[in-house]
Amino acid sequence: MMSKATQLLTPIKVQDSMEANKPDTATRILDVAERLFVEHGFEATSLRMITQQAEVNLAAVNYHFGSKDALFESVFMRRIGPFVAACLAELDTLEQSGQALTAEQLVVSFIRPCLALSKDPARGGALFVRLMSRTLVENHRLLREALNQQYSIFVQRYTSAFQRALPQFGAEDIAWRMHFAFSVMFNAFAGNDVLKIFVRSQVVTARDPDMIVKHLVPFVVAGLTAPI
Amino acid sequence: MMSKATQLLTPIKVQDSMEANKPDTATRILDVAERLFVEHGFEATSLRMITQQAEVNLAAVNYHFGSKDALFESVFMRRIGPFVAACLAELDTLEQSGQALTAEQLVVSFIRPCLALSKDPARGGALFVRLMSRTLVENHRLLREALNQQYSIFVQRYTSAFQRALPQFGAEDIAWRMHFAFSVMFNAFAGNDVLKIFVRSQVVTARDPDMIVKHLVPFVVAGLTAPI
DNA sequence: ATGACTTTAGAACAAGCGTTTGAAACTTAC
DNA sequence: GTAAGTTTCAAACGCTTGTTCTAAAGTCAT
Repeated sequence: MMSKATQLLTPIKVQDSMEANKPDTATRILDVAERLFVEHGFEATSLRMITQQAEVNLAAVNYHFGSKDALFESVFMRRIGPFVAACLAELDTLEQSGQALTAEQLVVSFIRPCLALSKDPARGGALFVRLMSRTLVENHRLLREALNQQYSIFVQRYTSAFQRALPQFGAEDIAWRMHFAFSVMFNAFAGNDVLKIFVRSQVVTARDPDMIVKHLVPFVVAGLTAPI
Repeated sequence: MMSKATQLLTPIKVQDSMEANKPDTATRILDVAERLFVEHGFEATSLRMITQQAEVNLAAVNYHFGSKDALFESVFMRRIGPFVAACLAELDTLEQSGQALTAEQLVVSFIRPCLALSKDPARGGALFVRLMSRTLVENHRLLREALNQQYSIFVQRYTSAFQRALPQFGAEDIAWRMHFAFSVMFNAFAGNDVLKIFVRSQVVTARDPDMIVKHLVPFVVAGLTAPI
């Protein structure tokens, strides 16, 4: 048994044979778990649902990942790293130009990776954004600590970038506006519309990612740059 | 046994005696369940957790509400009615003045009931907004249908009000902007900050409702009124 | 005080949960 | 081909879940 420890260190395991067109067991579990966790949440998703749909044995989850909690962590970590890296790469490119950045450029640097994610089924499509929004609300303690340690750089980079882009605002105002901005951006891509609780929203059901961006950018930029 | 049906028709049961300062069994269950559903989510909250903390017998939930699902519905319905009514009352007052409404007035008409809720522990405090945001993400099918039937008027009223306040935009643009606006307002009051996944956010942890409003209104109004 | 009704109580139920086990099947290297 | 290592499998484990049952206790008008 080599998996429980090493799997976490090499989470992005490529499909190493073409003899069957199915991905290997661990990947199949990750894919199904990702979808079911998004659909029903962590607690409401049983290992039996996952293993059945993934067509693997029930014990395979504990063999490959150690526990249901560890499986969730693996599901999440498989996506978060590349996503954060993509955002930071956008920031790098912008800052290398040497020119002063606008709020709109910063907004787009976050939205572009979201958009790429939404359009690429191989990277989980829109699932990961929805998984993040569920995770945010479900408040997995263990996951939070891991993310705090690994990815706080994400917020730091954006914070200082926004402080330079909006020098007229103090640090506290910037924090509030980023809070609002990322909140609306994330929920837009996750498809979380409060109004859809009350009526069948035509906005959210027809979810062309490009349409989201088209309407989202002006809204967020205006909110960020509005005089106090 | 009179409760399963009639309880739903008279959900706001006042404490009818002062001989003990405890509310009656059904109310005590509702209060504890509301808090635990918000804290841990529906699936992760067991009836035993609820009944233990409410200091009632385990069977009391099924006796008074029929099932765990029905309990959730009761918890939600106890709050949603008064909240929607408060928003619509604000709209009524505004529209009775006869003058043309601004986007800011409409935003405030929604925020004011949120604020009142947040400040009144007797009405569940900030719990209900957080419950809504969890419900939104957890997607209770039964609840959705009930809300669709009863409270679609809420969205209709706000939609037509915004169309009059922002006549320069088409219906589709209005829908998108309302989607974004209510999304950010709700998540602000629910304390859902994406960034807090990555770092301990000072914005969200210090949650003075008045501070939320002070920063929220300019952001949302600017987003709503921004040229396309 | 009696009888009808409502509410509480403890115990039990079947079903589902995450996890573990130990043996079988498969893969890989020599 | 054999041995070592890896992965799959069916079965079972102990435990918790929502729900139900029946009897006891409490309430209240007559």
